[in-house]
Amino acid sequence: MEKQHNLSKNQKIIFDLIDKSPEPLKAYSILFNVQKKGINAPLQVYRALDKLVEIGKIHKIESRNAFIACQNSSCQISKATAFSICESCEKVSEISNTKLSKYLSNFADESGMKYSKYNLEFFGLCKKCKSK
Amino acid sequence: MEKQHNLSKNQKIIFDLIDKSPEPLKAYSILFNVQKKGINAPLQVYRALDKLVEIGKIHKIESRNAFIACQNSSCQISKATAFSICESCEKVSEISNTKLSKYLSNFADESGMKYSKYNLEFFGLCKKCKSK
DNA sequence: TAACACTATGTAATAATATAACATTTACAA
DNA sequence: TTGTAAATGTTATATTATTACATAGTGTTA
Repeated sequence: MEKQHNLSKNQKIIFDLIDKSPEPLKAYSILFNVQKKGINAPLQVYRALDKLVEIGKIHKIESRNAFIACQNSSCQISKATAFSICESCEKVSEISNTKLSKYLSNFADESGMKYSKYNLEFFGLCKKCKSK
Repeated sequence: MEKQHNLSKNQKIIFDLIDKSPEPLKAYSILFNVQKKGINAPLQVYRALDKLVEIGKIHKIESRNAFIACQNSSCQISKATAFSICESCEKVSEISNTKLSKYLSNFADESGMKYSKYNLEFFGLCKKCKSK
């Protein structure tokens, strides 16, 4: 059984917004969207985002500085993430492919480093954009 | 034979700085370092960085907003990059592992997307930091 | 329940990262 | 030599993220 994280008020407001969004959201776009709910300052947003990332409810798309809800119930708490990103329409999806995650989680090279975490971003054209 | 890219003056100044650095450099730290050479504005730095990334002479470490010189002569012009990052000392190395790059370059999932590019960042503790 | 530690919140200011808009110059191929 | 693409220079501004400080809520345990 996974640890239950009871989200606080701000965390819940921000998670719900991200979770409903069909696309990754940026911090300041989140801020504008939640100002009517009493969240007024960037720091309030960033603090909630940090926490949500930490507990694995959302992920940061590093190449886009944007956040999406975790789509992967078996996600190892943000320790192993992979995304596909369409460079034309900017659609982002989380990839959950057991082979891929096994391969990467077990990856080791000659450096002697033991990797505890990874983030992978694939880029290309999605089906729709390819056929245009 | 690979295409020869003759770097312009600013590109060369900035590439040389990054290439000599043992660690990834951030754009504004680059700016401060090259001001004595007549590069005065952020945009001049970002333009050179963009070009250098485009032609594969440097890579951006997305999770750190920093840039390192390409260590991998066989690197497919920035289309396929992998890095190891120590979360303690922040040492970053480019991983050049044929198996890994083949595996990822050929990766395909059910989405129907054909990936033309990827970026992978591994995190952990390097040998030194592990033994502390 | 009082004391404590921990997490979360609120607010203002500012730091760090990146781009827009516009004018000019250089490199080089047709 | 003229046309075009690439590069440069400069100012201003947009976007992303953190520091510093004060306060309030939550849950544990003595």
